[in-house]
Amino acid sequence: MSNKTVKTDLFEQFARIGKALASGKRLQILEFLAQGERNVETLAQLTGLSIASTSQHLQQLRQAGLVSASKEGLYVFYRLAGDSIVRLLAALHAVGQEHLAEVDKLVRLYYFSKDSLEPVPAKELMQRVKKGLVTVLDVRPAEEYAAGHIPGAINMPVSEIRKRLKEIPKDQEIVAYCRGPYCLMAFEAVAQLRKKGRSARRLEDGFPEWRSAGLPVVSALGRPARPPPR
Amino acid sequence: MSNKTVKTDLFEQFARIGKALASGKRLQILEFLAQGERNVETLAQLTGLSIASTSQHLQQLRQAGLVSASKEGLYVFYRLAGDSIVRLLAALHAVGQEHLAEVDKLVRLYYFSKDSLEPVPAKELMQRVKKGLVTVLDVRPAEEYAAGHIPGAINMPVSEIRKRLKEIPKDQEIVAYCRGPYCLMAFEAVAQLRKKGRSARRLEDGFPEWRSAGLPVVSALGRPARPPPR
DNA sequence: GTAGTATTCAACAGATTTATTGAATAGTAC
DNA sequence: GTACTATTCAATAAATCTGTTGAATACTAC
Repeated sequence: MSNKTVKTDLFEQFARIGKALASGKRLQILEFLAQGERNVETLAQLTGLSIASTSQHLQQLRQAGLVSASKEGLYVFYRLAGDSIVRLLAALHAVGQEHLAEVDKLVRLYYFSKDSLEPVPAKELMQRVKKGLVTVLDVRPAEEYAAGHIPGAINMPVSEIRKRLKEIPKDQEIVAYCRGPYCLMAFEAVAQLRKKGRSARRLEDGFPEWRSAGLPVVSALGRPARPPPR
Repeated sequence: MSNKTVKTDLFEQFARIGKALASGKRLQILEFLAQGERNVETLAQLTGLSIASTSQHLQQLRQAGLVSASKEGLYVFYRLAGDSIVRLLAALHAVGQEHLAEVDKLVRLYYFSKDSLEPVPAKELMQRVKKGLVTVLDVRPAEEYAAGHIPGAINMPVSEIRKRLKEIPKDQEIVAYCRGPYCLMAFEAVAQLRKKGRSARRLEDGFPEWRSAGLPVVSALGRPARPPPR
């Protein structure tokens, strides 16, 4: 096999991953899986696809190495295959927001109301947490919260916000954060909370940036049980 | 426009970027553009595509916001649209190498000979540079070298290695580095150098990691002239 | 064993993508 | 102006992708 062939093959392999990212529905699926593992039926409902179609998309994602699956009882649970996938999605979002005018417009249209669309800088959050003026919401999956979070933050993955809304004090502003500046979960949380009449903004960066800035973190060990499929 | 529609549209926009990454030829083009700006004909030769086909790929990439173009005289020069594109490509390579067995196999097959396939750790390089035992090669584009590089490193972008080989001492081992652990340019440089009978390895990480580890760097200002199209 | 459920497989039509060819455009050189 | 060149546009056929339907599989519950 000549060098040229090998090199072409190599890029074809990378293109397999690109192809997996080439459908809006698959990206939606990845986004939901980024929030925690899910079975096929749940993903079908969330995306509005038929179950067969969802299954086929999942298999494309699996062949591209982006998701992994395990059968437990009657259900097959899918999850992202590793942290590098999260970084790939973040890089994709970053490129979109920086280089596609359409994306920026849609993000503003969907996730922002007209006022107070500015994210909260880390320093400002620190000061307001000290004064007890703000409720901090960690909207990442429970495992990531357990591995480390901002002191005083309440863990509430996006999918649980609706039913756990009453746990959040009504009289304070809410600041939500997730995995980074291009992670969409905090955007989504803010959108949901505002819809319910709450005053919410998102932290400018996510937890990784908070930690690497040397700001205080809380971490615990132990892996919590898997949540039920619905 | 309902929220659901907006959200679907948003993911379709991200999928435009995914579609741009869904072809091996386009990824090759991006890889070459990561090494510096190029005109259409040069890219056609490098990829083995017809000129018309190359032009069409470039326009897809441009619509996805991944490359930008500017006309200078008879030529249209294309380049990556920003640093976030470099990060996206690195994330893609990382996923490939971590989650696709095929990729790992091909990288080893093409870029590595059987022996000394281990990359050089930063600390080891430091010590050997001090003793003058090694030639350090910075294979990134000239602009990036100018913005900062490892002390003593010679700048030689991948495309120039062939004709500038005589500038590299014959009796020393060569260590090449580029943008990061998943940047392919250093791999490519090592492969070319070994083909010419030189003893070459790549630095474990790239320059960004070197810098953020607090190791010494040299930086100069001023933007060098654009290299000729061929 | 049977009944019931979650998921996957297979086959199909419609839409999209790819590479090629040849023509059209826009610029340089004279 | 003409001759020449780099790039883009347009039209085409082959290949691939998408979502649907209905059947097949694998597992649980009893």
